[in-house]
Amino acid sequence: MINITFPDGAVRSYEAGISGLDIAKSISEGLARKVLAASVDGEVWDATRPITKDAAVRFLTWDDVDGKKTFWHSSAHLMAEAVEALFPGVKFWVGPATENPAGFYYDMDLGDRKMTEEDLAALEKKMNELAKQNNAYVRKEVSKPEAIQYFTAKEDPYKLDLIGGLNDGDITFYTQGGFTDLCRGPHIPSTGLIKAVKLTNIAGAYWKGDEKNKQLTRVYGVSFPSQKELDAHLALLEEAKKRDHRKLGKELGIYTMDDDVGQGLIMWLPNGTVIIEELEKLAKETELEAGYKRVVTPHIAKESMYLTSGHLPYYADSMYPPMELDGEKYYLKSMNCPHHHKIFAAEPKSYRDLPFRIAEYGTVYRYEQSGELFGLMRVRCLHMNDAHIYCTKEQFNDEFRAVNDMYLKYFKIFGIEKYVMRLSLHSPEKLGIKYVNEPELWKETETMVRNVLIESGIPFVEVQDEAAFYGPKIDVQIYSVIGREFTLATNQVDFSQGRSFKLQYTAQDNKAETPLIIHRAPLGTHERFIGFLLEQYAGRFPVWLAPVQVKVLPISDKFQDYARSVELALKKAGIRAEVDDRNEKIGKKIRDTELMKVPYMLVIGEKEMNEGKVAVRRQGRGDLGVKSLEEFIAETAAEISERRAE
RNA sequence: GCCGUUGUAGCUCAGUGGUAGAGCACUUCCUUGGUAAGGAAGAGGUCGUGAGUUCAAUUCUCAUCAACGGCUCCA
Repeated sequence: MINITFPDGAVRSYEAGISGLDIAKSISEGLARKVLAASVDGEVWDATRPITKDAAVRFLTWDDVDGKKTFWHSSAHLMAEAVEALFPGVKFWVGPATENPAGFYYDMDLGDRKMTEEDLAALEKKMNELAKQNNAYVRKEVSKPEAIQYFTAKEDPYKLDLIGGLNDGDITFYTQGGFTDLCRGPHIPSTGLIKAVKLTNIAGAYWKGDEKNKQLTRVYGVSFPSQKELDAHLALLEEAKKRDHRKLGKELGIYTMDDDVGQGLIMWLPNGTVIIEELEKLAKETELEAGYKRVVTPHIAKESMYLTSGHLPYYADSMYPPMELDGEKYYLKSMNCPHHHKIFAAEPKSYRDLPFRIAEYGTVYRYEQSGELFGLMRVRCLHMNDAHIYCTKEQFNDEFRAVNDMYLKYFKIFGIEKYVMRLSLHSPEKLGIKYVNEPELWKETETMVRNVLIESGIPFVEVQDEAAFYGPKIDVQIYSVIGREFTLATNQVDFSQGRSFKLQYTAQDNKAETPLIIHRAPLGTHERFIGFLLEQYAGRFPVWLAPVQVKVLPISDKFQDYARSVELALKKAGIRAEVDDRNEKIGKKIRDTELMKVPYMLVIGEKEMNEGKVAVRRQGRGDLGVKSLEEFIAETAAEISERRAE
């Protein structure tokens, strides 16, 4: 007999070799029907796997992340079985569950055959058929030679490659119906639990994520324990699409692009430009308070500067090619730092001048790969909320922390809550390739950055191989509505460029020292930040950011003169106002203004004109009643100057 | 850059081997209407671009450009 401890602390005895599923059955049939996997001493197991010794057991259902992931991973196997039935000879690589987007995929080599989206319906049908057979997922431990033999017979180089990296004793096969796969597991008890599947798209994916390797076919899908849940999921995706910044950006007249201008080159329309100017105003105020000085630098520079900075060897491919004049090569700048370093170097610096903080909304150009361009989030001309802080090692902690505090201040203003702070570290094996070869400095600065995060009490994740070539950084990761991850803001340490540019200051002991440099962009770029805000607010900008803050809607043209005087009074108070003077009924004017997500509407008719009042309507909320124009102006001006969220 | 999909009016989309349609937007007229679409008329497209097949191509084929879904990349 073995003792099983449950999450509530209860302990019960069972015969050794009992499965999690049978334990669940002993508690209730209803529970057993929902069990997808079992957590055994903290490890996720097949619910059907025998438990041979005392253990703490928790049942994983659809309500657990690990339950869902097991379900989706098993769905990937089910899809593979269907693919094998319809595309005989297919060879599989890996098929994991994914959280973002929710679901699973499987990478496969179809040989000479091609899969198109038309095949997906047939595959779904086959999957449903196979699911109805309710085949058990059967786990089998196999020896390494046995596994090699099996996949050699199948002429499957991919699984053989996987087996090569595994140790004898760690290798398991899973079989459901007629399909056997090398897999670590775990899996759900049987295919019958998968009641609804949707294969969403086909994509190419490089083998092992390396573009030098062959490109495999990746099929994405998602599955649920009921059709209802699948429908709800698909409806949610449809809803999300309505918040897509590319859709809203067009509808609200924020930005446009044009083939004749070029890929990834944004033209800001008047509405978008208002938002840019408000953001810049906020940044300039904030940076002024924080002791930054503003600078302005050119859009181009000679090759020699990018050789000095060390950018060219790393990024030549993603810079616009140089223009050659008078035997000199000039590049469009793809970062502002070298120019800023030159400003630091322009006058001799003493330790008394440090920290030296210079800020610029710098325009940079990056020749991003065409396939990477994505609305406003990934573009080729961007405006960075850039600044560089040159400081001593002793000052670093305070300076770096102040930058972090600046983020948090901004995030509060914008109501940004869903983000991940990422401590981006280097990879030691890529020193000298992707990262400057200074192992000690890497260690030292990474510790410094980590400590700042810990001291600030900010939750963060550490990720290797995400640092800049010149030092570690903190990235603020956000997700677009379609689930793509982006760095919104960044705060970076640079122990390298100061030396490359021979930047120096005179220390108290009269010795020349090299400053540390902080590169920071708490508001990222206008492009990405506004793209993010569009999605975050679903186009309903807070009043201070709204391109048009108040729309004045006369009931008929009899009241146009009064409407004009209201508009003028609003404008004089610094409020962005427009009159809707179209020959339309009030219902139509309201509808159109609602759709343009203008925060305030002032309905003007006979009564209002006679009494010098306005009837206020708030976008998305409806009629707020009548008040005097002065009162409305005072309230709205306050809402704007305080940058109120609602 | 790679794999796949798409490309018709300003926008959203239908359609066809015999040189194109809807709704909204736009223009004009009627209407002067009190909180999410008043009515009528009109104008607007060499069907992304180039080549090929054909008596004939927006439709079929190829190339190219761009957008979209991924992969890779992201200072």
